[in-house]
Amino acid sequence: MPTVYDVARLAGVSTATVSRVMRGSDLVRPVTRDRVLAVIEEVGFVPDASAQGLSRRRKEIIGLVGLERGVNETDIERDGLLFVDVVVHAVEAVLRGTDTSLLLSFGPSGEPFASRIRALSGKVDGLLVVEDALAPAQLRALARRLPVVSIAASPGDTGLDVLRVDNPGGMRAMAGHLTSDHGYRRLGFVGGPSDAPDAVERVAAFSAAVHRVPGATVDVVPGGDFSEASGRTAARVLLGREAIPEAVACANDQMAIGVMRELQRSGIAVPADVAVTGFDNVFPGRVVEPPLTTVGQPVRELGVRAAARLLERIEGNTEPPRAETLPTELVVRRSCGCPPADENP
Amino acid sequence: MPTVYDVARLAGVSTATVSRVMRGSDLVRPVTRDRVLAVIEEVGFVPDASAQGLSRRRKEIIGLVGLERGVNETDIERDGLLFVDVVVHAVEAVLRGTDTSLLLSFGPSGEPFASRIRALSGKVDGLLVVEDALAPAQLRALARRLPVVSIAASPGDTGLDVLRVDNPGGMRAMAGHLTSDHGYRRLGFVGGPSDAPDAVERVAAFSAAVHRVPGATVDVVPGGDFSEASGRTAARVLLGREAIPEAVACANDQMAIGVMRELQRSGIAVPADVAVTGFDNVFPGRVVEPPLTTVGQPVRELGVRAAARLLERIEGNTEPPRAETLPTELVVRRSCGCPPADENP
DNA sequence: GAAGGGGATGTAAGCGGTGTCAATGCCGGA
DNA sequence: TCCGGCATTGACACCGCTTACATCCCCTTC
Repeated sequence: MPTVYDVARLAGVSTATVSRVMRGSDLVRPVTRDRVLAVIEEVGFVPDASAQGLSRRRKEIIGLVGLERGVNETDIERDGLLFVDVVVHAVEAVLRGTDTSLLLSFGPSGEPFASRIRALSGKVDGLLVVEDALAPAQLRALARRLPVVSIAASPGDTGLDVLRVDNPGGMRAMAGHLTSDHGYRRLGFVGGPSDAPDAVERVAAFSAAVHRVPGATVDVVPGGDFSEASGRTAARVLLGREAIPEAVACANDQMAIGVMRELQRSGIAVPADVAVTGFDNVFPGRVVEPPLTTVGQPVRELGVRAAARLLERIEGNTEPPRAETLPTELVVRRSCGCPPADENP
Repeated sequence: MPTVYDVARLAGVSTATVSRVMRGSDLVRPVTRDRVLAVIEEVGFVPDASAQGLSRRRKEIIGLVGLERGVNETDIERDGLLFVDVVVHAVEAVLRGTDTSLLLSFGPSGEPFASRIRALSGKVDGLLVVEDALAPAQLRALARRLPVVSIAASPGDTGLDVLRVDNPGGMRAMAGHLTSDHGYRRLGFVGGPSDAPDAVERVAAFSAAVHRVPGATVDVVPGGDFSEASGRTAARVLLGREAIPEAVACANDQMAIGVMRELQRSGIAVPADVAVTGFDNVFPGRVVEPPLTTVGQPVRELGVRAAARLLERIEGNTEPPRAETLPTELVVRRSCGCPPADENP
């Protein structure tokens, strides 16, 4: 593995010159530069990032940490694109324009993961924290050591840069659509994991919105884990009630699909007998029958902005931290009882 | 940002002792260890990974590079879980048991990406290359500098460690099912991107298998890009033929779903009029109507084994490189014309 | 009581780059 | 001819951590 010293010796120059050539400095005579470049090419020299990182105090790496949800690891494989994967791709796309790389780590929340993250923090220039991968206190401790931007964290103010989507707004829009446009009064709601900030916000906002409608009630089934299977389970719970809701809103699309399929399996027509809605607007929701009415979130945009913000902070931007909330959007398809749209979205 | 020197000074010991405590060496007196640990805790010391990496010659980071497919970046968001995402999660899960982290980079194949990877190679101890992210020559050049394991690369032998799935076997099984079990003779095939090794293998194997059946023909529609939209396009092409195939196999599930939906939109019943099959066994295929008959691949296992292999190589295992092929499995549901199964998979 | 031994700790030399400052060489102008 | 100034290049300290080796101290052992 060749080093600057090897290159310097072979090119008959000093290491300083090799370094200058590598970094594209303009105070090297063209002929010298070419000679050095030739040697670099010849021996296949690639600078060691550790040495570089030590010397400049910059590693050109940012980290992204998120929760790995679900006991059954094959869920990931089966249940489709995770929120965090979209964020990862978005961040990576932003980084593509720089020479920073993305280091990532997922894990179940808890102390082992927290200490893994602490170790990881020594490898990066800044950190993106997705959802509540870290407790607020740990988050703040981290933020004292390096720039941290959090994505879709719980509402509570941490005094850090945060990017979120407007979950309550989306849920209010959905509740409004179901109660006003369709006139449903007996609503159901299938909740998500209580450690998912998004899930918590969603139940809360939906319930609150429904309760503001005179005569409307909502039957909340908690304990879902965002998987299709847990949607099916919730549907069975609902089927056991004396009165089945007219419409069931779910904390995410996967569960909504599970609910829909379980209802259909029991001979209940969706949306004729019971309407079902989701949240997230993921791909499978478009191809199920009936197509799922849901709430779309700008997940990719979330990742893009978070990455940009983190990069700024690393560059030394010291403005006070900002919380930014991106809008969500009601996506009306047919599972809520609306007529088929003409076009094929 | 505290360093070992700070900790050493505050604890009244030498940096060597601090280092020993950090690395859990047992030749430190318990009382000394505690004193050092207290200081570490107090000042929130986290060792700088660059310095560590430079000193031990190990960065505790491995890289994963893969292709970012599709011009339209929102495809990712819309079309569901990518192959590479599953691999990423699998690799990450393996790494969770170690103190190595995962660095990743996606990009469109080409020189800019190749040089990005070269730079990246200075930041890692080893590299996983997914599909043909790198040309064989570049791959070999990289492999001279550090351990490289390639995942799902094109068949040609590169003399490196490779993990693949048995695409041909899966496709032969599918062709057999369609021609023998169902007796179809006029087949269609919707191909994937020509730069995707998997896609190439799949067409080839399917065509070959069909051609071995007397009287059977296959109408190949090339140029798909693995997206649902391109499946729809392909379906329209097929609808334009004078004779529509009795069964259409597709190079992946997303396209199969597109084909199915476009056929249905034109009033053609699936599978009654035309059978449709996919490849990959992703989540959406289970929830469409009719459920998609497809071929399942052990993608997660692929990632797990590749990661394990790379870690071994980094540890210094110098056995000759091995190519390993994991079996695929025919997943029969209803889109091929088979009767509904009782249980709910 | 001196020598020997072993555990605990300190010293200091790298690891491979970067960047500062000094040195060198060459130029034109006085 | 001599000198200042600019363009290049070199020498070397330093970044923070690890580790081989040296040192020191306290016991045992004969």
